[in-house]
Amino acid sequence: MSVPEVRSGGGVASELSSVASAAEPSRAARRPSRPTIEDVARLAGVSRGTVSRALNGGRNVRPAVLESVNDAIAALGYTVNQAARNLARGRTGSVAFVISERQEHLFEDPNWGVFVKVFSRELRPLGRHLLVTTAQDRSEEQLLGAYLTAGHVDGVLLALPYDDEPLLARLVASQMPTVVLGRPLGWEAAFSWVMIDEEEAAFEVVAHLVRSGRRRTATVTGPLDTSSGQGRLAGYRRALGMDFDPVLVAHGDWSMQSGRLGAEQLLERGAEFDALFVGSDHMAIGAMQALREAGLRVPADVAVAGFDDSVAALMADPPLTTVRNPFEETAVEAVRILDDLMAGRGSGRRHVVLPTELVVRAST
Amino acid sequence: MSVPEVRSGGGVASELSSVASAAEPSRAARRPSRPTIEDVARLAGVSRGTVSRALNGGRNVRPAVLESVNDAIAALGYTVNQAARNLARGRTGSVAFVISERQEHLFEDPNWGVFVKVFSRELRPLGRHLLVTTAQDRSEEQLLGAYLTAGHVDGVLLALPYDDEPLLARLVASQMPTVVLGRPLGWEAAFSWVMIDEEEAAFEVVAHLVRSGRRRTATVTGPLDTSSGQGRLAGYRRALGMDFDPVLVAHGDWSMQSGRLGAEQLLERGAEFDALFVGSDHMAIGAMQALREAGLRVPADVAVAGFDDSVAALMADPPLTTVRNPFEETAVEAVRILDDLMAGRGSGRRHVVLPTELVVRAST
DNA sequence: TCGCGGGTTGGGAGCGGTCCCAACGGGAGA
DNA sequence: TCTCCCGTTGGGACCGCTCCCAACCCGCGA
Repeated sequence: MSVPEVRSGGGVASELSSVASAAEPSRAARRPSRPTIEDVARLAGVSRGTVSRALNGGRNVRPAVLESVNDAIAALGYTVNQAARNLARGRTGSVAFVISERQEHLFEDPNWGVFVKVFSRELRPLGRHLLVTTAQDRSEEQLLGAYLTAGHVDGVLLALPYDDEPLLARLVASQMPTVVLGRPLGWEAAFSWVMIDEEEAAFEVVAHLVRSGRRRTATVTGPLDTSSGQGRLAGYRRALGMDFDPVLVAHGDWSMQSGRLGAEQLLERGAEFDALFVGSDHMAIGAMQALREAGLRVPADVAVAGFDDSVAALMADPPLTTVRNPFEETAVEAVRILDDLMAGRGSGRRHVVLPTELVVRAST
Repeated sequence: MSVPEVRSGGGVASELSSVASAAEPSRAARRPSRPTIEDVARLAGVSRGTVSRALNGGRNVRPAVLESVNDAIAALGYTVNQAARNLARGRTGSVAFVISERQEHLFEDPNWGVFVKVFSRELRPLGRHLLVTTAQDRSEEQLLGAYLTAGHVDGVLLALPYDDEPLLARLVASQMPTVVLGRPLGWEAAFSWVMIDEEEAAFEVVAHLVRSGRRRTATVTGPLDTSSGQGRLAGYRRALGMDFDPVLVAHGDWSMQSGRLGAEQLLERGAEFDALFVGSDHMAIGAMQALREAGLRVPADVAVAGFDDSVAALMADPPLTTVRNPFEETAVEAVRILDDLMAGRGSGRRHVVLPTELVVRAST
């Protein structure tokens, strides 16, 4: 039909060749207009007000009337116009999922996709949309803060905050309903949040390594300015007790590359270990690459355990022992809490801790 | 402050313990009301109409007036109320990103996250939101089709369609502005789409394998009811020419697991090969696991190449030779086209083919 | 039988924009 | 100098819904 256009040079726009020049409507072509609440009212033989009441829980509407309204709705295929409803209710109808793009590992990690999926699924029945927002750098975060508090969204879902004080402070000051995924270090009392018991989960993995006969367990931690990084290290430390040895500790930033570097550091400094607990599956994969390059076998020479039970754990060779991080449940819970917050139901902050689960595979 | 509640049993809701029972507002607490266009008009000493014009391109507004309006906007921190604008313009303000969840590999694959990220970034300046929609199964797809065409969205971005005729037919019939990511097999003329030249890209990878001295190159294809699966196989075939041998061809469904199975099949049927082209990085990782378990070394015994250049390619050991799939550019282009479609600019379908790039790493 | 109160119902008044039409004003051409 | 025309401008009429108040109805107790 039309000749496909081939773009030369990545992303550089060239002229569109297949754009015919037929009669071009100067304004957007309106889709055939849908039925309004007025149409429903007329068909059901009642007033707008009654239909509106029927639409919103049906309180104070006689059952017979409610039924005839529902019939009319079905007959017309009526669906409420969210824009009109939002305007009348004085809300925006959308919720922001904020991801700081400085956390690039997040985009590298497929886990955050689960959040998007679940958020959108849970938000839809609430008549709300998900607005995914990212900030590339500090200055964009400024803009983002302004954007969020300027009345563009009704609520905020915040992923894994670093030390994002400016944004956090702004959200608190604006009284924006917000739920944090993970523990907001230093802001625990100011926000609602949903998290796992990082320390306990890490404790269990490391205890598993010890139980399986490993003598010396090293670790590559996540960044220590995050609650996850701290908590997982604390669990590691508690599990080793007196055997804790700083020489067995290296640090990463969640990225695969940093996991590799962490393991290399441990090897270079001559640390001896027969087990390695890595703060995330992603980093664990990098670490395993380093171990293998050093001629060590997993799990024969070194047992390796990760954290999160992301798809990466199965991509590893051998498959990774890890801790299941309940991302889906976290997301569901976060939306539920946020909805309450936005509706003004309940008061005060809400804090939820979800359970984790040890997943043992071939790497240990 | 409040006692964290611990959920026992994955996802099972228990009573919230930290919900205080302070004076509870029966209705949602309205945020302090923001300035309206009327406020701006008053401050600038003009009428609503003029401010509206200034807001929308400033055509037919004297420069001096435009400036004073902008000053007023800045002074008040005014931002337009999208709900009101959408209502007045008769649009919904949102765009759906449709992902068929039958394509589970999509969620396994972090690539689709790039789409979400870029879509939301590109849509924001257009005053539109991204609505991520998924359908778990056939019946949900029915509902989804109804939802999309019931006036809830202004446009649709469709990821990698299978043989989703019902949905495709419905979108066409409803004249919903739609852009397909990838080639909609059998519906090429009915939709606008953005794709890569799968065949040419696959041809180049396989040619690279041949050039590097490999004698017999096998392949694990993607599903052949997708254009990507077909195209990549066609490129493989063209590159081998007379050397093409059906015994060297196995099939997968994009999942890592299916890549593993594909490679196992090839080995079991006694196919001899010293190179393997796999239809996606994900499958390639599975295939490499199978090869390794069979005692084969990569790349010494078998060179392996993937497709997409996803993060998985770097997680592989050794890192995977692959083809860069320009996901980001694809997403940008798709939004641009969709915006034109929704605005009624241009006419007819738009078809864009983006360039790819061979990425050589240690696996070949 | 009358008054009263609570469940129902109708419809007016917005919500905050866009769009369109009429009115205005000033420069160019006659 | 008088039209004519076009770039500006103001403001009315919606867009489709929610909210709220007044009106209505009916059963019940006095």
